[in-house]
Amino acid sequence: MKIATWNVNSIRTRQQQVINWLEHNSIDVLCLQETKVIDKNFPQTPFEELGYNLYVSGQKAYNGVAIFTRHPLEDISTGFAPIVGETLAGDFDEQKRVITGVIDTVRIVNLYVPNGSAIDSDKYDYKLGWLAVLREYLQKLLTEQTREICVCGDFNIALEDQDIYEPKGKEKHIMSSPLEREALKQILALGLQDVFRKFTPEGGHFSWWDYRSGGFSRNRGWRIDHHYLTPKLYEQAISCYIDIKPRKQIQPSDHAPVIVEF
DNA sequence: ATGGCATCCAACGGATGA
Repeated sequence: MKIATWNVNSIRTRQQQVINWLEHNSIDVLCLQETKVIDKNFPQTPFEELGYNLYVSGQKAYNGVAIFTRHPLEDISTGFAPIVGETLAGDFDEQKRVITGVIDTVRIVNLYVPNGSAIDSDKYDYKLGWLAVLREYLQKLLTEQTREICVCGDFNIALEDQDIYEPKGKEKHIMSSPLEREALKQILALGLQDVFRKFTPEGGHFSWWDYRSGGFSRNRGWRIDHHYLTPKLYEQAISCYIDIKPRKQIQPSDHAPVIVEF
């Protein structure tokens, strides 16, 4: 079984590329972020014709997440509120960034973590607040359920310096500032492991490259798209890799898909 | 580098991304 995560930066713009990629890769579960479309306008049919079940949670212009699965999902929910309650979720569910469902004995959690804009901005505070609620959300899922969990998506955080092409001076940069790294480490301390590092200990592997200034051709990248697994799933994983081929195409997403295989 | 490039809305410039 292969579970992929891919920030496509608009599913309507990237529709044909995602179709081509699915036709050439045997993906069982595809978690998408930044679909950027309301649910009724999501291009469902072409993906259903490929044999996928679609579960979407979108909004106009921004954010949006979706899960495609070969076998139907169960126990699906979107946003924080169904798991942590309305009080703790507050207004965070106005932005569509969370969708989850169960396949076989594995719960898939697909996340689009807020970008944060700049470390002295309101959006950065929003990112930290969102991560605090995410911790409660995952703690609930981990303690109330006995099944294994795969938490994947665009985290907009590079946890270690080796996840950045040039880490020097990045402590004041979003995606690598100490507060957001600490917030993510506290989430992983609940009992989740970065499966990419099971197979690839060295740095220099990235999942996002800036469109500007030739980021990709100069390999000025960041590894910010992740699969975090509970221990038994982590043990069962047989590979985890970043597929940079779609990033080389004309009019690509700025992110590459990341795949874990069991 | 308040830079670079891409996407969306419904403008033809502004917001957002990371």
